[in-house]
Amino acid sequence: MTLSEPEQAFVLHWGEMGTRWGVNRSVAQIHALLYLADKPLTAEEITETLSIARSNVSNSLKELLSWRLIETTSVLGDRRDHFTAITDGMEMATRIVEGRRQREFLPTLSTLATLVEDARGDEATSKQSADRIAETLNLMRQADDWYREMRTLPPRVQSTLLMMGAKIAKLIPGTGKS
Amino acid sequence: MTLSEPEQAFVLHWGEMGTRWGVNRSVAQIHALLYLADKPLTAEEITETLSIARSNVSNSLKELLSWRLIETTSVLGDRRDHFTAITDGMEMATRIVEGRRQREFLPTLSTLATLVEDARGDEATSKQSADRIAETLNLMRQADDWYREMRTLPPRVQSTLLMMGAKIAKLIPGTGKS
DNA sequence: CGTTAATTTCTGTTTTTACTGAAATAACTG
DNA sequence: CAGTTATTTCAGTAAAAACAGAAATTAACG
Repeated sequence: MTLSEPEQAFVLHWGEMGTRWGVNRSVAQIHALLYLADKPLTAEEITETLSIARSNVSNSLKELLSWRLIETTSVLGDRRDHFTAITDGMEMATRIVEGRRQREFLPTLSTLATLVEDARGDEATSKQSADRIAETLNLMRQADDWYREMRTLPPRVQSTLLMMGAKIAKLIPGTGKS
Repeated sequence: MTLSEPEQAFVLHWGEMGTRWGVNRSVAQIHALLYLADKPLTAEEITETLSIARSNVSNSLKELLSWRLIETTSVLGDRRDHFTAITDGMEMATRIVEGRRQREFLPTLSTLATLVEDARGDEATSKQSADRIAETLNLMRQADDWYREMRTLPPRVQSTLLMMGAKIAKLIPGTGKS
């Protein structure tokens, strides 16, 4: 597979984006490529198109699979794995968020939880410090609770909420300006 | 300033968190320290407490100032700068999000915008590719629009929305289950 | 069951990013 | 304005992450 000028620019930019948001450049590039591709690609094709080492492609694909951003599809009469990216943008975003939640957010939540205990039970720690650590935990928990609730809503409702934006606030009693 | 065991653990963990979310470790550590501190600290004190080079502290503080996560306070009879972190968690979160938006998100938005133009006007690029790049842009724009609307709401309303979570969906006509 | 193709693991290299410490500059003080 | 003290810049070093290529493993096929 050969990329046109703009396609190439997109892939490169996506890779750059990745690095700034804590995603490996190769991983992001491969994801972008599969997102644009009009047919399932083999690891070999990816290697050639992006000029990155075969081993690197292999590992990056595994990573993308674990994020559930790509899937393998079998092609009849070909024993090699073929890869496709999920194409629904909303779903993509959801899975990225969910991935980061599992890998970074939840572990931090539990670390902070024990840390709050430690701080409260340690007389060398000021009440203020303990409280601030606790507040951090609370805020993150609140955000997580909110996320978990939103996740239960059907996608249609999610996009409605997104589209309506701040107008929603007007529906809630007691939050008006007056 | 000396840190208790749990305080130290918090600072270290916060630094680790930072690296995973694209924030420099020293920057995050210093932020955590100032967040816990019960009084404004000088650069010198930070250097001693965290054992990181003076120059590093200086640059990190400048970084934190540019994110508006810390402020300088003058102490009478002392010509050195003293630093304090903002303590309201919600406000902290807001400023971090706003910072990343300005630095990463908006630039990407404009890059993608020109990229969509390029792709549409380039006959070597398939319609599908161009559409997918465009969809990516649209989704990111939608998210940004939503964010901008939310930002206009008074903090009280913001937390209400956060607390009510999915219950909000029930208020919106046409998004019910049936 | 041996051969070939495909994939993965592993070790060493390269690249990038973070950090230090010295030197330069700037800001204040008597 | 000479002497200090505080801050910043900068060049070099160290640490971390990403990556390549060879070697090893696994899976398919006749």
